[in-house]
Amino acid sequence: MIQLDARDKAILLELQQESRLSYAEMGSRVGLSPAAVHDRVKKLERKGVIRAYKIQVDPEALGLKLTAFVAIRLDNNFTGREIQPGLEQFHQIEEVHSIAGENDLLLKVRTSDTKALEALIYRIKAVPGIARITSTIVLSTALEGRPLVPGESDESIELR
Amino acid sequence: MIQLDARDKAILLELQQESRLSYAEMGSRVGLSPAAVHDRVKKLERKGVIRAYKIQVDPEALGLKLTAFVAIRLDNNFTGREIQPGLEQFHQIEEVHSIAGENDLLLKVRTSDTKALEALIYRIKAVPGIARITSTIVLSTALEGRPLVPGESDESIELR
DNA sequence: GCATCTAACTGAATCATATTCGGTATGATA
DNA sequence: TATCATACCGAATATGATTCAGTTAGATGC
Repeated sequence: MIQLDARDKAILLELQQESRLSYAEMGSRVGLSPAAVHDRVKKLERKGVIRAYKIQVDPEALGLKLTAFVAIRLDNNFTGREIQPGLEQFHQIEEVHSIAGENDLLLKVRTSDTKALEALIYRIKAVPGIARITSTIVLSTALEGRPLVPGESDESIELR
Repeated sequence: MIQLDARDKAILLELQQESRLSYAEMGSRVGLSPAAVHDRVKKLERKGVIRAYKIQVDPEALGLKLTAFVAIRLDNNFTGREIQPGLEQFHQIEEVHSIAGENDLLLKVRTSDTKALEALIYRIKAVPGIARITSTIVLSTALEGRPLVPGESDESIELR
């Protein structure tokens, strides 16, 4: 288990919202020199706490006007692991979760419209081992991509 | 509607996976000078296609070992819009979607463990207007944070 | 056909920032 | 007390972002 102090947490919180902050700016926010911030960030990268630097794009700008959650029930003799390679091929699938409950997998998918969603579902159905699909269409998204806040102990994240 | 050509799409695809690529490196990947890439990226930012630069962190490293989807059914005389402010206060909620179907809202939440999830659900239940909550625990996540691929017309995104 | 305008590009400055480095302080360890 | 590791700092250096003047190609209007 990696130990993160209050400054690491503050840095991670900032970078989750704006990863292009300069080390100097970050330093003045958390009370460290640019070089010290640099050290910490590199360490966080090395330890895998920081997984990647990404951009968030507006799905609509890419023509992806429809979001949906697709719940999948598998045939009894199949596991999620076995199905996964068959799902990866569809770039419309943004997330794949194995879940507990009535269904076995929950996917988050993005398509241009209902027609494209229909086509996608049809193709997913063709993947061997899939017994039943239930789709839920997203009408609107109020919150998305919020930063993750460290759990437990210190419920109040303040940087000073 | 913003028009994106093949190069814009290629740039967006790259940046969704690694937003720290230098303009020079990006230029050689898409066949442009660094300055030309710079122009394009700035334009994409200005137009809102690029919403933000972020880091992806490992939830486990933050002690967030549990992911769950929480479906909420509202009382008949409430709307998702009205409920939202009551939900924003919980930083454990990563996403809030208004959905069609049996339930009205679908939340993606992260907590440290089942105990913390229980506490969160309990507190969500206290928000006025919420009739019924159904939680689905994520056992494992196979895919997450995949890049969005432009929809429709050109199903094959190749960059030469 | 020709002048004009715009958008997108290029290469070459320039400027900001990341990165590296040597050195210091602190706390743990033997 | 000596030794070591960690985290920090300020200053130098290297890298990359940003700006800019100029070019090209494609539209537009006369």
